[in-house]
Order: sequence, then structure tokens, then C-alpha cells
Amino acid sequence: MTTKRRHVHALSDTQCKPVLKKNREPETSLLTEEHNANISKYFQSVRVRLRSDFYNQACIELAKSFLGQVLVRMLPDGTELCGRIVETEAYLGGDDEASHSRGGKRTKRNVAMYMTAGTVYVYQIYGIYFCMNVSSQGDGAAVLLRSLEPLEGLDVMRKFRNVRRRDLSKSLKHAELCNGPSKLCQALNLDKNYDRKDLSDGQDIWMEAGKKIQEEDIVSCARIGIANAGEWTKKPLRFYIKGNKYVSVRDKSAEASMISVLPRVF
DNA sequence: CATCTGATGTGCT
DNA sequence: GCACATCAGATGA
Repeated sequence: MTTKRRHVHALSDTQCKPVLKKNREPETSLLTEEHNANISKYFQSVRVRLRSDFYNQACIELAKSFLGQVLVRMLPDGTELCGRIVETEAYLGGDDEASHSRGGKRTKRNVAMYMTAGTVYVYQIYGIYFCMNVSSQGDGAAVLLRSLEPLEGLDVMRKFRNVRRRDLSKSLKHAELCNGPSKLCQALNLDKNYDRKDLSDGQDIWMEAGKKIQEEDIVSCARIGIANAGEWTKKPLRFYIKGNKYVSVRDKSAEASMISVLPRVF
């Protein structure tokens, strides 16, 4: 097998720029057959990093636009962990009673929500877990990343995810690695150190352009785990790729109420 | 499959 | 003191 060189050419899309890789010799390359297959299946023809214009969308639009994009984490040794975003939630700030930034509340913890669109907001939950958000356009608005479809670096993800497990006799399945907001953070080894990082120029975390998910393939439903937010508890601010097996929780009634088109496999 | 419970630390009232 | 944008393991159907 030979390593394909990625050809970088001029892009009209101002939201993307080519991802430049250095020292990618065949012997030391991280590219695998699995990886190359994933490029054609999930990425655009070349890997391009999402830029600040992409993140500068209204919260709900960004939450939907993230579906299909690829989150990339590079470890200190150069290993890349990649996953396609398949589930998100919008936290609008302001009137949104479920948001940490409700009523314009600004604290030491949540300042990243008010920073430039594309800024990572990581917070600790239940003392032991972390959740990763990305700030959007709008004051205090951010998008929670809830689930990824693991694409690359699965063995390393499994190693990170096993840290908290007692019974290691059963290996975590592909679909169990990143199907939840804190599982995703464990798998990519993300913690408070990533709070306030800018995805558009991050050195060890960024996003790359994947394939656009059409509106008819997006399920909109209530967010998870926000019981005490009044009318905001039930608002359809969670989004996931319809029929995708890497989603954390499916909402059967929301799926049933969608206009049915031809069945599609992702 | 559904439902329950304990773990565990921090931010905020 | 209490709530918390969760998860793993256990139990029962």
C-alpha cells in the first residue's frame, strides 16, 4: 500500500483552509487503509480545517452544521484521534433556562461561552466527568458536542475510555467509545485544559470539513438531562443524524414525526 | 431492552 | 448544603 499524497489546491470556500501536514513519510505515516477509506467516505476530497467564519453562525444553525464535521485531536506524540460529529445540542443563553449562561450569567467557569465563536468551553460535571461545547454566534450561546462516530485512533480511544472501567474483560465496541458528551471527552482525553481554546487555530484540537448533512436527515428533539428548565426542557434543541448508530440516545417519537423520504444509510 | 443507584468535586445559593 | 448538560454496573423483564 502506498500513502496517497494530499493535493492542496485553491478553495473557493472561505470557511475552510487546507490542513498542512509535515514529515509524512510512508514508514512513519499515521495514515492507514482504514484512514484512507474514511477520507473518501466522510471527508471532502481533501482534508480542510474549519475556520472562524464557519463557527460564526447562530447557535441552532451551528449545532446542525456540526453534524457530519470531523473533530480531530492530536496527541503529543502526533497520534490523531478523529471522530465524525453525529449528535449536538444548542444552548442559547439569554432566555434559555437550561444554559449555564441563562439570563446573561457570566462566571469564571463559563466565560468561554462569551468568547469568539469557535472557542471551546469545557466544564466538569458530577465531579468526575467533562463536557465539551463550542461557542457560537450570539451572547453566551454554545453548542454541546454529544456524540462522535470514531474514525481514527480507536485503540487509543479505547485505552482512554478504559481508565474508569473496572471490568475490562469485555472490550468497548466501536459504537460505545464516543456516544455521550463525557465519553467523547474521555476518548479524546479532553479536560479543563481545553477550556477557552480556539478551534480555528488550535494546535492539538480542531475540526475538519466533512460531508454536509441534509435537513431531512437531521432529527430535532428535546435535550438530555435538563429536567428543571421549565418550558425550555422540551424545546427541540438536540440534533442528531437520523438512523446513525453512534448517537447516544434516540428519540423514536421525534423520528416517527419526520417526513419520511427514501431510506438512507450513513 | 428499561430502570435504578452510587460515584464524586465544584460552582453557586 | 445542594444541584449538576453523566456514566458504569446491577437488576429485572
